[in-house]
Amino acid sequence: MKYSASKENYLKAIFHLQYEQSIVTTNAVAASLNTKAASVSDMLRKLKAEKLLIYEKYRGFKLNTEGKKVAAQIIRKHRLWEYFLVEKLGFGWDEVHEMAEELEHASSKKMIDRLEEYLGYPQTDPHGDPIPDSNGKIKSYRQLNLLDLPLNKTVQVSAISEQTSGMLELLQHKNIRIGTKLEVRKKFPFDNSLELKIRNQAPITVSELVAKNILVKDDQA
Amino acid sequence: MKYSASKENYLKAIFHLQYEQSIVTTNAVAASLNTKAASVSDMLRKLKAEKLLIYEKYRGFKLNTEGKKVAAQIIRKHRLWEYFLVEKLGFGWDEVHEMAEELEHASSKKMIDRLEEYLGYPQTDPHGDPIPDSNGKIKSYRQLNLLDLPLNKTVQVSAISEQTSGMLELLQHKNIRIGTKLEVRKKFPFDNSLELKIRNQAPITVSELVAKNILVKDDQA
DNA sequence: AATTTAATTTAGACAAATCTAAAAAAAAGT
DNA sequence: ACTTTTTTTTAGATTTGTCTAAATTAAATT
Ligand SMILES: [Mn+2]
Ligand SMILES: [Mn+2]
Ligand SMILES: [Mn+2]
Ligand SMILES: [Mn+2]
Repeated sequence: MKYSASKENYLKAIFHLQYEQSIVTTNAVAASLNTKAASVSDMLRKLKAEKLLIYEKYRGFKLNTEGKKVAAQIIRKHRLWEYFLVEKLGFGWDEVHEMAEELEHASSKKMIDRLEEYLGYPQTDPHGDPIPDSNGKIKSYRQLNLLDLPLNKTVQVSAISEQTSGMLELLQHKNIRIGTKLEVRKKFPFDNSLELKIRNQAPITVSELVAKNILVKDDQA
Repeated sequence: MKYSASKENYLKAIFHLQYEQSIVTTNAVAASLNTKAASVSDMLRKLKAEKLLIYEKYRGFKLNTEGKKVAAQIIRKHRLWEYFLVEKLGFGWDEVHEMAEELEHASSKKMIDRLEEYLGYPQTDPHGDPIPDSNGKIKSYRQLNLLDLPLNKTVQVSAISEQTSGMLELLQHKNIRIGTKLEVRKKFPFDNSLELKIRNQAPITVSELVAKNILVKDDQA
């Protein structure tokens, strides 16, 4: 139940990637970890052997339940340390990622639980990302704009970043307001416009500019 | 200027050993790191190539100035983290060593300097060992009893742990009191008695029992 | 459908850190 | 001074994680 720092970094990278796109590719991991595709292939074989990964050659891969559990613990450590560095040591939120990247590999679970208590059970890290609890459960994900959302994931509109009258008029016409549940059905790379589906309504289309200003969070109904 | 965790552990072990015995042996390091003599030999070659070590084959070795500087920074990190774990997270002093053994390898110097500030510039770790400052200078070493002292090192008596009348009578007769500067000239393994030299006085002998109860610190006159 | 391009995997090499077993050197004992 | 024992070093393997280059598979384009 103890993994090398390298394996932990792979697990974490895959976890983040599969949130955005439920099947993950070798090249995506290589880019995310600044390594080479060949190295990723090598590691995939090992992670599969350790039963952390669902993987068939050439078919893409994703973490299984155990893999997600392990990844969540690493992310928990990362974010709690980031919170510590900002709130206690006075670093800016833009300075702490690299330091947390090292601290997250310290293995004591008891230490992290004590740290969490000491920090007053913060809900999110300094970047607004949620901190998984001691059991690995992640309450809600950060607010994202629609452009960054994976396809076919039901979310709830949590905020509109550009609150001009023109924007509001448009949203009203399309029946979108805070709390609306929707999913992105299709992305058109040509103009980055999106096709959205709101429950019990016909699909609608929004432009890149509009999509960027619609912030959403996980639908935790 | 960035060394692997493994190399840092070797540097730290050698640093501690050479405090007690200015030339260090392969077997002593192997015992201290729970590794094999062959592995130590391998590492010595590397550390010498990196100019951290004075080493001639079969002749023993010790850290050079640079090696000591690097080691002091690792010890600084180790002890500051131990202090944090005890004072902020509420661990007992007997629980923190293993955790600090991992945290000490996080590389950011800025982080450690901020941690030190946050902790209020503690002088010693939870075990009473001194914390090197940001430049690597170690103020004074921990109180040791005479049995643990290296030969020919001038120290100052800082405390007498057994304060019985019999002990005090004996010390008075031998001219030893708090503040007395002395060094151990010889150790007799037969009965663990010691020959001591006090400045401007003839050598005197103390028994194991007496030596154990004389605590000393570095002579920082 | 065939061809070209892109993505992925494998083959083979390498560096770091470790080990066991054997060789070499130093220290201790006679 | 020899011999024996202990310590240290070297030789040769092994594991982990990485890489480049080549082979394979899949995807995209004609
Ligand atoms: Mn981060
Ligand atoms: Mn990391
Ligand atoms: Mn360590
Ligand atoms: Mn300590």
